[in-house]
Amino acid sequence: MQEQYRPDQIEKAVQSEWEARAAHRVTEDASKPKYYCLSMLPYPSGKLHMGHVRNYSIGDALSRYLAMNGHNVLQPMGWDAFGLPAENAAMKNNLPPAKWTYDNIAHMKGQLKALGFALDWSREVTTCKPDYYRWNQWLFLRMWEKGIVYRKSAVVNWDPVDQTVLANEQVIDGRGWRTGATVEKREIPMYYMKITSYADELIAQLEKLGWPEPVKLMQKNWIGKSDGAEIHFPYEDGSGVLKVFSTRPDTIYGASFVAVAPEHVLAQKAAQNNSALQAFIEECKKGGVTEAELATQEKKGMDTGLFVTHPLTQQQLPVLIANYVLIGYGEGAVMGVPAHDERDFHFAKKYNLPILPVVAHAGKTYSTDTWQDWYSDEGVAINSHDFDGKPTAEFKKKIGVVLAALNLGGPRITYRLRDWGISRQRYWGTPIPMIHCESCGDVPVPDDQLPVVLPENLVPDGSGNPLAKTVSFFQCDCPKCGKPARRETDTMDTFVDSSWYFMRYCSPDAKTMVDERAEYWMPIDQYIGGIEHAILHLLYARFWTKVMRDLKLVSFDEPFTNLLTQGMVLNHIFFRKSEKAGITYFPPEEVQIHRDDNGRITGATGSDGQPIEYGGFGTMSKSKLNGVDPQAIVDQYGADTARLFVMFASPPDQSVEWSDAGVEGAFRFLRRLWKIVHDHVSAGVVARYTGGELSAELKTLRNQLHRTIDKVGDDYGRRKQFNTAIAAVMELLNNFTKLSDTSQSARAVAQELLETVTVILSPIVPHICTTLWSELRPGTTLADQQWPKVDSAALQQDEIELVIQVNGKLRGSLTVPAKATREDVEELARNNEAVIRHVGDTPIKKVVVVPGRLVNIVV
RNA sequence: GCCGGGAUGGCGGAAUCGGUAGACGCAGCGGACUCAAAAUCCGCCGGUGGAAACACUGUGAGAGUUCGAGUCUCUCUCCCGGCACCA
Repeated sequence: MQEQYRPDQIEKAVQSEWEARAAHRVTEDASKPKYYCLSMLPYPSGKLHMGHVRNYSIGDALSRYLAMNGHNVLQPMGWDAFGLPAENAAMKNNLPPAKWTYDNIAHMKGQLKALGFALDWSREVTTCKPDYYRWNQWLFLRMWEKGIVYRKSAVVNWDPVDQTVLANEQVIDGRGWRTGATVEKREIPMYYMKITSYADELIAQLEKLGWPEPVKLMQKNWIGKSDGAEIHFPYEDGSGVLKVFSTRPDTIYGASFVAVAPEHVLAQKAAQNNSALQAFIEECKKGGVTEAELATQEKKGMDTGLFVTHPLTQQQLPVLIANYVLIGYGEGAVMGVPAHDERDFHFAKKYNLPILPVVAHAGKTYSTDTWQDWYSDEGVAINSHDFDGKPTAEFKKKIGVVLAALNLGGPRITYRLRDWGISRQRYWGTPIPMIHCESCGDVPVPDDQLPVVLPENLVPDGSGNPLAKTVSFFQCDCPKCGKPARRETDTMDTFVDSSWYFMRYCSPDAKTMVDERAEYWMPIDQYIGGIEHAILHLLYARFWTKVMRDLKLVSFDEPFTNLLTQGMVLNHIFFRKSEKAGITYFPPEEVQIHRDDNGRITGATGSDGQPIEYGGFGTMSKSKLNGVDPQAIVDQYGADTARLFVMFASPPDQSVEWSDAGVEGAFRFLRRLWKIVHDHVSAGVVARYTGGELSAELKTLRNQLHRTIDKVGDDYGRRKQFNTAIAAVMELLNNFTKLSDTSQSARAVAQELLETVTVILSPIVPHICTTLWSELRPGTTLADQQWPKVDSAALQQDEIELVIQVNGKLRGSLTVPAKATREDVEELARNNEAVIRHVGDTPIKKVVVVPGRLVNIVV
């Protein structure tokens, strides 16, 4: 056996051996329990980043662990290959996005192979290829037929200079990122998917999922089911009704105004002959469309001069236009109840509208001076005519019925969740398979004309969608009437691609969207990915799965049985700020770091000798220049070190802070492991310990060994916490190397211990473990090994140590026989020297004995 | 603004169901080996007082529940993720 640990040599050798026998290829096998372990597919941005390494190291460790426990494990990989960055790169390089994307895929695939993940590459899916996205189009058409897809207008960010729609990401401080022009809101037609009709099921089935509770809660809140009422306010001229939705219809008698969105028909009507209103509506158009922006902007309004009639009191209420009312939510109008809604309260104060309390709260006095949080709590109705004295909940139920009887509304459930707008005015995406005909309207592309192929040779220029300028793409004949027509040039949201890729892995060559192989592998037993996907991606994929189920394409309800949301990978941020250039970032490896006496970073110096500010830890990103290239780590230390570091640095669901020294430490541990095995093997391999008398020292070591097997298995399988599993193995090896016994039995125990360690560490560092195993057991391979069994005899302990507390403070310890009774323990504790010293003559009130843990004497 | 999460030594983190706070690793300090360095090995390592035994104190801040709180409850501060066209 070679004395030096040479990852560059062993990793290549081990990987070619895997490749030669297609070790990670899997097929459907009814004789074994299946385990579908999926990591979120990467966007091919150019290089892998540490977040990918982390994500796939976790997935690989779980996959390998489950395989050792007798499961038929599928771990596939693919590429989320459509999207905005490819278009940006295309503009920059003046090359089509396709080339950039395929080059990146080739490079990143090489990186994934070098990291040694047990991926079945025969199932690779690339979402920008027609054999994948044709099924996006095919399902879209099925949804159109079922009425799940429909068309309506939507508000988007509009850059008036480039005449183009901007992504939220492209709006910086209310301005277009390339032009600097103030962004406007603009309405355009879009295709929508009716995710809201699945809202109830999407909430209800969260319950059966093995997901982190916070993620389930976030989804539930996102869907945001609210039980309330629709209320109709007839127009003063009797020409129609203004519909509003309220979750607090019990406050109806407190309504002193109604507010409509600037895009609402009433607002438009009022502005017709009113230039001030027109100016206000124009002003409301300024700025972007994100909820964060709308929620933090100043609440502004303007009176329209129009009135509507209160449905119960017949009072005339003024109609205002308000910038905080969203046209896309509910009816685009709200009733203003200043006394019990914080936003309405401040609005009423600002515009001098009446504030009438209609809910009383026991023991509290209402004052219209300042807002108090309890104003919006439930209570008992007052100032509400026949309903006075009714508790909120009862009133809420009753009022819906009353309104329905008057034909002025009724009970209604709404959701915060909005239908999924999938149209994008972009080139690099799945073409939407629709044709617009002057006589026939929106006509679906017939199935036999699928896929609508995206031309791969266009280069976008930043002003609008190149597809809309490509005559050969959009010019077509109407499939219905045969007259000249125009093909839809919008493409689909890339969330469509990631909503079902995991099903395509099951049968990547199928001539249909999915086949019976999906029934074998799905649903996914373990899904792993970034916490940033906790809502949108996961929700869309769940919705898409339910649609496929309703179309009888699959038989399961939910795609992801268990979910692990991994934290981000962070690194130091260094920057300079200047008036002229704004913020300039510096890569951490290029600055001289300053530390205070405690080792804390205080700042840095650049290569020019000028000071640089320290910005703490932040996510690794291209813009902040603080990314660490995994390739550099692999080249210098090997894949096993890179994997060990990311797994050891913190638990999977927390963020990892990058540390060069930590990588060094991971490498040192592997080198040490190599040396320990080398020294053992050099003295000759022996048969592993199977039984017989052992010294107390060896018994203790075996006890620790078997406790470690148990713990590591539990950490991998149940807790999915790898850092503590690695720590436990480190501890075991620390104690092992303290052993100086060279007897026959000690060598047998050493053999058992080292064989076991190579097996239980192999899910995390498979290359070194595969190599070490071959040295420890020549002629056999690690690949054939099962997860080691815990020897229950080794777990038996004759004595245990208890802690003694007096009044909850640690005062000593006690070694007692494992079989000692509660009374024995208490007696021993009472007579303990430290206890006598601390208790003295004070009478003992109580003795708490926690078996196997501690004794607490309370005085 | 709203929803969710987090805060523990110089640093990353451990403490799994309310029961010994700081496992394991990094950095640092001391020593061995070496002509020397690197590597490796051994030891120390929250703070204060103490020669030591030991005592007190300590898990973002403030209160509370409990024999016992890093862990549970309430209030607050700061940081991170998401907010529907980044993926």
